[in-house]
This record gives sequence, C-alpha cells and structure tokens, in this order.
Amino acid sequence: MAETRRDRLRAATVEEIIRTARRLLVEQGQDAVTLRAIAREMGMTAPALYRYFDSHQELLTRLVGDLFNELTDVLGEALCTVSPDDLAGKFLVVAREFRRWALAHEREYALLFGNPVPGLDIDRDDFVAECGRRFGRVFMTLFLELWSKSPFPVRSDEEIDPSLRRQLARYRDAMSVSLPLGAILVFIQCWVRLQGSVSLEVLGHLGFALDDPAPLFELMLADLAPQLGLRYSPPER
Amino acid sequence: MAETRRDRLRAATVEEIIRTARRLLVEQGQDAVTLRAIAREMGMTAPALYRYFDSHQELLTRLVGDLFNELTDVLGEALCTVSPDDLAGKFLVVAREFRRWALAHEREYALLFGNPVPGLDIDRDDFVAECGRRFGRVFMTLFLELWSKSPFPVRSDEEIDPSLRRQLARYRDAMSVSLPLGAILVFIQCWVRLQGSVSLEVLGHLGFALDDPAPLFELMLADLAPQLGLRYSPPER
DNA sequence: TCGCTACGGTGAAAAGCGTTAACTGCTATG
DNA sequence: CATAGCAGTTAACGCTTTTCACCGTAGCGA
Repeated sequence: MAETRRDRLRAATVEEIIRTARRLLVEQGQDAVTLRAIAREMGMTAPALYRYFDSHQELLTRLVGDLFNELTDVLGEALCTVSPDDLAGKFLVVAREFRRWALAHEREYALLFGNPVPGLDIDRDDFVAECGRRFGRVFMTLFLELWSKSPFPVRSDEEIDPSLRRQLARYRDAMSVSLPLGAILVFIQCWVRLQGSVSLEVLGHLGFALDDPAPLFELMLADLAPQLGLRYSPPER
Repeated sequence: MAETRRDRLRAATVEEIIRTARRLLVEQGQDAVTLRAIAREMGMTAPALYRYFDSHQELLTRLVGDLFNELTDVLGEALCTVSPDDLAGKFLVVAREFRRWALAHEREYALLFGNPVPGLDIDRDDFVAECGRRFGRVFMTLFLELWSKSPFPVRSDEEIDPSLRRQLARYRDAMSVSLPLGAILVFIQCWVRLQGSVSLEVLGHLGFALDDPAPLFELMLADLAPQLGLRYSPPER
C-alpha cells in the first residue's frame, strides 16, 4: 500500500521488457508478443512501451539480436568444454549444441531462422546485423582453426564455377579471413547442411516421415566430418 | 447501372476468393491476406466471406492446399518434358523445377515450407494433408522408379541405427512402397538436402555470403546424383 | 525553498483486424 | 403465391499498433 510511491518510482527497463516479450513468445507463440500483452504482463499500458522502443518492430528486432547473442554465447561455452586440440570434438559439439538449442527453443529459433519477420530487415538494422555477424564468426573461427591446424583437400580456384568463385572471394574479403576459396566453399556447404537440416526439423517439416530425426542428424555429421578431415564419433550417452 | 441486378446475382466463388487471397499474398505479403482486404478487393464486405469459409484460418488452409497442388502439377509437367528413360534427367529436372518454383513464388513457398502457420496444423486438416501427401508422392514415385530401374548401393538394415530403422520402416509402410530401408534413408537424406538448401535460399538465410546460390545448388545436385547412381549434367542454356 | 524541465507513465482515440448477430433483398421451389 | 434459403449487408465487440494530450514526480538551478 505504502509502496505505491515506490512503484511509481520504479521505471521499467529495456531488459525487463525484452524478457517479458520472450516469455510470451515461448509460452504462447509469436503472435502473442503484442505490445498490449507485454505491457499487461508488466502492469502497465501499451503506450508506455513507446518510451523504450520506437515501434513494435523495433522491440522484436531487439529481441532477435538478444537471441542471437544468447545462442552465440551458448555455442562459445560448449566449445570450452572440449579439449583445445580436439578438433573433431569442437566441430561435433558446436553442431550438436546448435541443434540442441534450436530444439529447446523452437519459437526463438523460428524467429531467428524461419520466415523473415516482415519489416524486420536484419541487414538494415545495425544492432541485429552485428549480432548476426558475431554469431557467424563462431563458425568461421572454428572453421579457420580446423583448416589451419589440419588442412583438408579442397577444390582449387580453377575448379570452382566463376560466378561462385567471385561470390566466395567477396565473402572471404568481407570476413577478412585468409582461406582458399575452396575452403570457403566447404564452409558454406557445411553450414547449409547443418542449418538446413535443423531448420527442417524444428519447423516441423520432417514430421511427414520421422518423429525423431536425431539419428539422421548424426548420419549427416558422420558424412560431414570426413570432408573436414575429422573423425566422427557418436555423442556420449 | 442496370447491371446492379446482374451483379447482385453473381455470387462469389471459392476459387475467386482464393485467387484474390493469393494475389494479396504475392503483392503485399502474408500479413496483407486479411478477410477485410480480400473482401475489399472483391467489392464485398468481410463477413460475406463467412458464407464460404468458417474462419480466416480455414481460408488460409485452403490456399495452402491449392498451392501444394499447383506445385505438384508443375513438377509433374516438368517430368513430362524428359524422355521416359532418362532417369538422371528426371531427377535433375524435378530438383531444379522445385527450386525454380520456390524462387518464382517466394511468399507462397514460405507459406508452405517456412514457419508453421499458427493454428494451421497441416496434418490435422484432411484437405491439406492429402495435398501434402500428393506432393510427397511425386518425389517418392520418381525415387521408386530410379531404384527399380537401376538400383544403387544402400546401407543394409543392420547398418542402420535401430531407432532410425524403426522410423524408416514405419514411413515405408505408411507410403506402401517396397524399398529397402537403406533406400528410404537415401530418399529422406536427398529430400532434406534439397528442401533444406532451397528453404535457406528462399527465406533469405544465404544472403550473408551469396547473392546467387544457383552454382551452389548445382554443386549439391552434382554431389547427390552419384549417390543415386545417376550422372550429373549441368542445366541447359 | 521555489520554479522548471524531463521522465515515465496514463487515458482517449484513430484506423484496422477477426468474428458474431441481426437484418435485407433476391431466387427458386413447393 | 407463399415461403425457405442463399448471399450479401450493417453494427458491434474486443483485439491490435500507434499518436496525442495530459499528469505527477524527481532532480536541478537560482
């Protein structure tokens, strides 16, 4: 009762708002993440949120960026659990942790890697774009380490389609990594298979045939590892 | 003017409504496919649409089913352009035509293969489920033909993880095809790579590295074909 | 201590959404 | 000819984002 003054004093924080938005996302789906619902959960009214965000879109954008950062951190921590010279272990743990996070956070994953949120041009927003790049660097850094510590055979530049070669060179320059174009190609191919299979599974597009795609995922890893000069080993337990 | 009576007589049709809905989807995105907008485009009011659909969801469901059918037909027609005994040609043309349709109909593709539309449980709706099965059968039929006319080496049942083996058997029975489990496995693996890479491209998740993933797609086909005992050949023109 | 500004909220309102209910013509049928 | 039913309407409810005017408090300078 006497707290009404203290309550008035206590201003909401951006973090609190994002946390509430995420809770709504997880519990009720993307459509439930409305300004009114967020405000209601926090005991305020919707227009108050405009003190913190210019629009609903911007709030969602911020949430996307935070999710990217969380996923990046999770993968980074998983990497730390592997002995530094166990290259195969690093590759496998990152791939498996990516899938694990995706399955444990389906709706967050769909927000990051599913249909592009209309009006949320990820590359047009500096914050989210940086979070995305940071996320991508986890994989690129790992890949760079794999290659530098134990190079594997890749296509020579001449063996790569000219159009593709140009694109790979541009990407390599943008990332400022010194890898042969053939290695960049392998990197992208691996990423497409990894994200492609996880997306299909999380978004429910494998249910037509499988309830548990885990063994299929492991088969893919077993197929990918040798291409990177790594030895596949099944997950523990 | 004198046409008001004729106009009153002319009832809307379900096909017309779906066509209008699709036009809005294509031109303005999924969020623009509202009952009010559809009705406005057709010169009526929103509640009138409830004579044809129980809800907005049901309208969208019907649209999804129709899109599945169109895609199925497109793939079927593409198959007809290939000489009956050109197995590799059939595989390549279906894969390429799938990607082509996806790129030419990004928003339709996103509706079919992107984030699951909330409340639109594809498997819970008989109509859409049947359209989906019909679509899947295009690939399964082709695959069955590939295998029966020129079997390629596959894993034996014993070489397949027991959990995966059970799932494959269940799927094989549901599809009523007589293929070894190893072949079913290859089928699913191919499908995951095909749909995975097309989804990533269409949903804009390859843009971080490539503007034109076409050569990457061709590389994937060149990798897939030998696994099916087929010889890859680059696309014409 | 007074006065002012800036902050963080409120309520009302506009415009648009899905959905329901009551109503209105018109057609076709018994 | 009456009537049932179809295909549309308007009105309304509650939801959405967003803008606007307003209000009380905190903290600061004079």
